[in-house]
Amino acid sequence: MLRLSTKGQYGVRAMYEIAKGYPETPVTIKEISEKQDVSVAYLEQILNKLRKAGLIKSIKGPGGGYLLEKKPEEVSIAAILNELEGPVALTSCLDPEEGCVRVDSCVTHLLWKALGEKVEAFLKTITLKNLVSGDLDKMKRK
Amino acid sequence: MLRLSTKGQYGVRAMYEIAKGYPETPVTIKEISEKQDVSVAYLEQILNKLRKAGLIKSIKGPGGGYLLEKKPEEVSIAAILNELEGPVALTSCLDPEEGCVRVDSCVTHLLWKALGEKVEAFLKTITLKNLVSGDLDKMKRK
DNA sequence: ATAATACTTGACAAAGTTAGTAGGGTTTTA
DNA sequence: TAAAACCCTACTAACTTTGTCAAGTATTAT
Repeated sequence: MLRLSTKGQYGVRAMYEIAKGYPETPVTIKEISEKQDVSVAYLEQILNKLRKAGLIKSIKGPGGGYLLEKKPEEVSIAAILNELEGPVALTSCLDPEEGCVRVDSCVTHLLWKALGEKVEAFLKTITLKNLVSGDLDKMKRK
Repeated sequence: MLRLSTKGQYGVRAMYEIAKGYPETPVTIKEISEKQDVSVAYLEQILNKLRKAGLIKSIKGPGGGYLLEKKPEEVSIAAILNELEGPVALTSCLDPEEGCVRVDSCVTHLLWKALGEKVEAFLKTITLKNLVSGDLDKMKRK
């Protein structure tokens, strides 16, 4: 249950590669494609979304590529996934765009809401810096 | 992102109805169907799985219905969802049945694993008793 | 200038999953 | 013995995911 889409997974891995080039070395789509084994065409879609969201910027022409728009420690996994998969909404009634019909009659409403918030909170504490520096103790402690 | 299937949602709500009949009042599929607004045929599939998993038992014939097999405080949400949706496996490489090809080369492996474990741990702390008694503080504290 | 590099965009399709319906059982008990 | 209630399998329509493809536009090294 609760499978993450490949778009989200690839997106995080792509951001990891771009973060390795921080602060000044542009990383090309081709490099990301080879290192993370994802097709160039698919990555284009993913990076496009992340660029529009202001997480990365791109430099065109020879020698160009992608760069982080912020510091690695300021880019959380939550931010990346939010752009690629939308907000955590375990049920459709928690989706901001849909809304709940049963609302308070629904005993489980609070449960799913609480779980979603926990997930989001956790993902906010993990940043690209943690990933790049291999600082993974955080995940065990929290 | 991270949408729960309706099977999982309905399953929890059905178990909630059955839990209300604990310890001795059988709850029929029809009652659950009406109270939770889910078709009888769909509920049959769901309850069948839960019965085979030993979470509930059924009594046939007139006056029959479903009963909890254990005490409400011994049935966690995690147990219900595990039967209906399989284990929490945010990525296919964490799925027990598939396995990971990249394993240690995958920087994000640990991340998804940690998140999955957090989700599972949380869902294990919430039981049907919490749901029935409206004891939801737990969700805020933890 | 211009060719090479690299990003940008939108349409589309194959594959898989989900969410349910349908229709036929069997078992139990009043 | 009939009604109530559970049991089981198959199927399918809709949706989502996971990509591919083709045709751009922008930039810069030479």
